[in-house]
Amino acid sequence: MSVATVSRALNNTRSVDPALADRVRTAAAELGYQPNAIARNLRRRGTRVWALVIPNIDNPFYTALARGVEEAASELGFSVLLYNTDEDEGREHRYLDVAGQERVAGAVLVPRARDSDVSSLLDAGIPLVVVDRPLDRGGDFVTAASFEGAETATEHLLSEQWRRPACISRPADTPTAEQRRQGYQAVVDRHGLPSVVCQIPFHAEEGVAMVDELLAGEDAPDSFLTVDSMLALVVLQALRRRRLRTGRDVGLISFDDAVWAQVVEPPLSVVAQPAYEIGVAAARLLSERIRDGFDETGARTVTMRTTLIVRGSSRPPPSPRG
Amino acid sequence: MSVATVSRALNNTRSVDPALADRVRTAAAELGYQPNAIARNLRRRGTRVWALVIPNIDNPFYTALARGVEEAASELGFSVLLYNTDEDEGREHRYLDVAGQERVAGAVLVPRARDSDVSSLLDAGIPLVVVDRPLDRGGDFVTAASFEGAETATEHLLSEQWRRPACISRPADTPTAEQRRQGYQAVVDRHGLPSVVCQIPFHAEEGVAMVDELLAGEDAPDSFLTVDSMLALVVLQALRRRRLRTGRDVGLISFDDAVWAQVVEPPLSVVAQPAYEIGVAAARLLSERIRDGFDETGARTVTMRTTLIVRGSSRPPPSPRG
DNA sequence: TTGTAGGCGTTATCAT
DNA sequence: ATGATAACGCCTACAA
Repeated sequence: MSVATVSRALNNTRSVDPALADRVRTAAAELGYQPNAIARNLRRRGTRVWALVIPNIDNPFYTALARGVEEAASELGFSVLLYNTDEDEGREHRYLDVAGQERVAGAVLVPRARDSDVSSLLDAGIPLVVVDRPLDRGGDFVTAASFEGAETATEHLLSEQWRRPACISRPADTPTAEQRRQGYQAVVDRHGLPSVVCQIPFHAEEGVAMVDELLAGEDAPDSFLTVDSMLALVVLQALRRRRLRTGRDVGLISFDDAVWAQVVEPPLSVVAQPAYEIGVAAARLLSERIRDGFDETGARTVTMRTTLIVRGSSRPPPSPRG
Repeated sequence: MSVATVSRALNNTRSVDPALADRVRTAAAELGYQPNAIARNLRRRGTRVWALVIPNIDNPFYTALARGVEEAASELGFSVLLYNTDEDEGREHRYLDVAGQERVAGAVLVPRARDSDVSSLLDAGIPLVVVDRPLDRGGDFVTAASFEGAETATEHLLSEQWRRPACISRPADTPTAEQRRQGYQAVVDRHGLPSVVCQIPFHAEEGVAMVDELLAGEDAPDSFLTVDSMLALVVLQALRRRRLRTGRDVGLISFDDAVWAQVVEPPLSVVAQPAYEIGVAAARLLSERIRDGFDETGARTVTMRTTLIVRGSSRPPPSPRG
């Protein structure tokens, strides 16, 4: 029989004799035939692969996100290429380029900054869903309510009698970190309190020293809001160094409900983000764009809720001071 | 000029007029031309993509491994497909299949068990480097010295006056966990002590309850060796429930130096594995196999050293008992 | 040095 | 329902 018939049989196209189709399938199985996706992609003018570009695979928030994206992708019949930019613009740019050359069917991107250059994707007509950190240029976007989450956390700190909360954040060109800082700032402003912000670079060895310095200063903060879980680690180490205990000597709330949050003493209060669900939502959005083609005008933004989980680290000092 | 000339110019083939080549390149740049990797792959009969198949992206050991593989791959000009099996044999098998169909140039695999079926890769002639957990069938393999690491840790527990160490492990068909259990067992046997082993399934909700039960039993263990960092979390939660403190009421050492190990009180003693370096080594090995073709006979095994890092959680009880 | 043309493995189109 | 065939975009003999 002809190659065409075989192709049809294997692809379950109607209009092929069931008996014949069966023969083809068994033969294929026996010979261990595997369709060549490369040739198929060429013919179909497109791959069944997505790119997932994240800033830091060591941050549990992004691994949970990745899990969501990968799981949903696999259910939709896509494989996902992992690109870890390490918060480096150069790497991000190169990765976006090679993703374009690989002719991925779509991409999920957590950009380094608001002005990340996504032209290689867009020029190639590759659908893009941006996640966690927004892009100035707009486009489909999935995130959690950073500003509100930070507001709620800061308010909580104040309601627990903490009087000088500080915000431990990231460089100001990091959109999400900046939104959280602003949420914090809105609250301290509202209460007529001074704003104390410390921006710790991503790859800094000196993070602990920076927080330590803050603690050593004149009007040292009595509590902290950290914008990601790695920063909570930094603060906890600085506190340990000075023998300061959370939920007693200082208050602490962190973004992201890391797995270890419940084994520190006292347990860590957090602003939880639904990282996995964000990944799944991004995947769904992307697959729709791929199916329906994408239309600059109809950009959608999905904002997920954050949840303040109060545990021991933010409880009030034994004898209220305020 | 002809397409052939253009192709040659873009690929820096010698035997093309430099001036002409330059014109081609500028033109290509201006038009934003991107070579179509799909067509190129078809022609070259191979992609520039690897598959990375891991059991659990939430386990920091595997994310560090992934980081190593991805970084090295990218330097070698490869992209990497991420497949997260979630310790599920069915998923593993399906993933290996699609990786084969995607005609990846090579694969790095952390198999579910010793008998994982890698035939779809092998039949397709795709080089494979197995990592962390060995396969019965042999082949290139990179890992850390699990048995010895467990021995050292258990000896340390005993030298610190702990008398009834237990091993919190994983299902017996998990090669690495099993090796660690054996390392533990060798030591307790040698000392004429009873072996207490608890195998906690990967997706178990009841892990904490299982450890709690152990603690409640007659001859409850006075110390623990956990075979991965997620299990350390489980033990710590069980201990918290009973208000037991490590490095005092019980001893604890875990495999894998998780980021949070130094912020629990007291800090966690660990058997550290060079996860990142294991990933890099696997990548190097894979790229050699791809270059030189691979030869069943010359399978190589790379075993990295583990390091016992003694911190507070394994220090002896205040008043020696024994 | 440059051009021509065949083929990589599929699938879609057009006949039969 | 099946068969023949062209095309997807690139690379590389081979010819000029």
